[in-house]
Amino acid sequence: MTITYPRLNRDGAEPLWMQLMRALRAEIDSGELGPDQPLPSEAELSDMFSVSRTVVREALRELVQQRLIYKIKGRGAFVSPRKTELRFVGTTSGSADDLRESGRRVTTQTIHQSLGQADEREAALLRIPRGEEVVRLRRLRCVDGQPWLLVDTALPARLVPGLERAVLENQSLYDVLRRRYGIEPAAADRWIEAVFPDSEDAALLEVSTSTPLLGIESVAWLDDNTRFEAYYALHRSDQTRFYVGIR
Amino acid sequence: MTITYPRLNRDGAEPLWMQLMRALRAEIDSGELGPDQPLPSEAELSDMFSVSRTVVREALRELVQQRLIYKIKGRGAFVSPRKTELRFVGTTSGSADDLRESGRRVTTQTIHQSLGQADEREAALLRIPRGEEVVRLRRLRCVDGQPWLLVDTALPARLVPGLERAVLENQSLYDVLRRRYGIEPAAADRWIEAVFPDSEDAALLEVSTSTPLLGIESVAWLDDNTRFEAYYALHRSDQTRFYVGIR
DNA sequence: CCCGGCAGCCTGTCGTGACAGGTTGTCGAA
DNA sequence: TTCGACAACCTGTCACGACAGGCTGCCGGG
Repeated sequence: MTITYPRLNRDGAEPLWMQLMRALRAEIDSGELGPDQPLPSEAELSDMFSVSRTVVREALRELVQQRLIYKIKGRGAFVSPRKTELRFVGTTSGSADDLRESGRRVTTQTIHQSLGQADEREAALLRIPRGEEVVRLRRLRCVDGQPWLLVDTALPARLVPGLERAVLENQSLYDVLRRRYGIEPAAADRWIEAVFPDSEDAALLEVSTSTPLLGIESVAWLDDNTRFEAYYALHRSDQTRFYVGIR
Repeated sequence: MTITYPRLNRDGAEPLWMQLMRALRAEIDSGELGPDQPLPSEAELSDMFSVSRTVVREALRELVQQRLIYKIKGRGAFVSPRKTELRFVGTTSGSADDLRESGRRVTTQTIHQSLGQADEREAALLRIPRGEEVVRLRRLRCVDGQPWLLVDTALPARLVPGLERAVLENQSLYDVLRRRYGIEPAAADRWIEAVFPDSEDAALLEVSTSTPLLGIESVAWLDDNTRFEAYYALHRSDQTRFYVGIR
């Protein structure tokens, strides 16, 4: 391997293992390291970057977790043959945090934010009368600049007064709900299907209308069974796979 | 905390961190440690079990991964509240039962059944050496005569001797595993993506190759972390939507 | 040419020590 | 009683060292 690696920044601003992880991931993402190609051994990486093996192992562990590489018992680490994938736990609260923790830059822009009256579908999902006021949000979430998730959310206005004017840019909606309205999600139902986007959604997600996407419908409720949120999300599964853990 | 912990076995048969992880998990499972209760600090655990902090951190890391505990920045580890557990009604045994209960006729035919050697992907998923023997199954599940799910499963032959000759027609694989091999699934990871089928799969599912399908990759394991099953399923989401309940 | 043994490489595991920075609880001053 | 400062605690991060056991590749013998 004759790749010139970036020098690591030692000012303590960012852990060494994360910088190393990012450097290796960049090689993989860019295709410098192809599927099933071996990575240097831990000792070699340790030398190349002048860090301890602790740091190297930390970085490799993270990459394995992200399924970008796999390890063979006693033999070394290899680039995963599968396409690049992000890890995605649940869908809402946790997922963006997890991505951030794994060293990705997650941004969220609000495309639309308004007060309206619940249509049939929203009313049924939220278990409120049709016509009751709802706050509608349309938000686009990007990971490392790549469009990733397009979410249309509806919340009963009664539960979240003023949300239609709140600044949600780059904030977790669940954080806002928790801090501002004391809303603690208790449970949720979700349904997943494979669909094509319409032209507007396709444009926002920067895919063609013949790209298969994951469509995720969700309803979340409080301890007392009050439905507080319904959304439909379109998810680029070429970028990320939807992760579900069963325990 | 006045719990008496088991002494760790130092004969090298099992890593110390795994024993420690198991000991802590037993406390949680048994209810000795309730939801949101704090665990002893790393230093305390290190003293209590006479192991280095390396070992303690390894064990805690695994428990976090299993979502049995969560950590608070700079404050310690806590037992996860039960209610955030992910429950999941999806593609395996449970879902077929649900469908049957709702009056549908669920049939399963085995298309392929053989003994082979683990390829790279199977080896990585099942955490076995490449080339180790695996039983491969290809099964098509229909609901009311409509193709619904196409599953390619791989299981380590070591764990399920003779499965390559077993008659699986219209049986739940999990039932067979339980009754015949005493296999009790403890947990699983699943990843979902939207994909197009190849022509062979499309023919079996009776769809065109341009129909978006759900692709579901799954790994399931036992209590002791042994991976016993990996599968990739193709799911017609025009027929049924994939359901995920979060409790 | 084939095969078996052995050296060397590599990971997994474990221990020790160290320091920065954040959090908490306490205690005394106001 | 309230508030602010300080000490104690705790995790995250990093370095270095050590050893067992598995795997590979090479080399020499048959």
